[in-house]
Amino acid sequence: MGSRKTETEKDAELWVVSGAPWKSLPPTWELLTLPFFARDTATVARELLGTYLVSFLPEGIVAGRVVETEAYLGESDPACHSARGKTARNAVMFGPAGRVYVYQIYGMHFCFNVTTEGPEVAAAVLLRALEPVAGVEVMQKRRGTLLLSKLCNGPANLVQALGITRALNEESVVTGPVRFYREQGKKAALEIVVTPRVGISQGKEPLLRFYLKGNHFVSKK
DNA sequence: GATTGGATCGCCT
DNA sequence: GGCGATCCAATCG
Repeated sequence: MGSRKTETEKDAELWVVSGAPWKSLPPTWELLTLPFFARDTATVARELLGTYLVSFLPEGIVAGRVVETEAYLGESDPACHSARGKTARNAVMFGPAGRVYVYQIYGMHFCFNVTTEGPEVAAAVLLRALEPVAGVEVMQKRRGTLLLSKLCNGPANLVQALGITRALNEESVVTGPVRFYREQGKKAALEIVVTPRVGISQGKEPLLRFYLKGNHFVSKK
């Protein structure tokens, strides 16, 4: 009777962890540097899966494992913000790889991208979902929910969980307060699902969304 | 100068 | 599954 649990309650029970922000990173984590980002955009999007996105802000180290990304290929890609030329908003994509591109969407949300390739290709990878790893308490406070599955399940949600703001636009992901890391020597092949991008509808959509198969934290199945 | 609609989210039915 | 919130870049005039 009254003991029957909702899906939300079961989810909360499933993912109880202790989540103080970290003071330092595991010694096995190595920073992703410019050569990683200065490559083919779809490759970068795919290879970012399984890495860790880390924010170093006053609240402490907060991190999530990348489980879902999308590639935006540049001026030849109608869905990419750079498709109709350089503007104040998209200017960072026309620069070097490894820079933060943050833009506001629907008047109230922000999305986080990292630029790829070189100045000759105005492309970027959108981060769509993370699996919470470090600083879960901070994420919960920023997001206003305790449910792990709702902390970083969507581009605007992960931005909020990591404390990313518009002020980070154009920052370097190598030297700035938001960076990517990977575990040294970890070469296990990840099972990756490839689909059309979310929220894009121009007809023949290329398969440029990547996520980890079966992962609980992706934004959409 | 005005209008339009978006790489979203969460609440409602 | 539908829809409103809420800003501003992009486009049109």
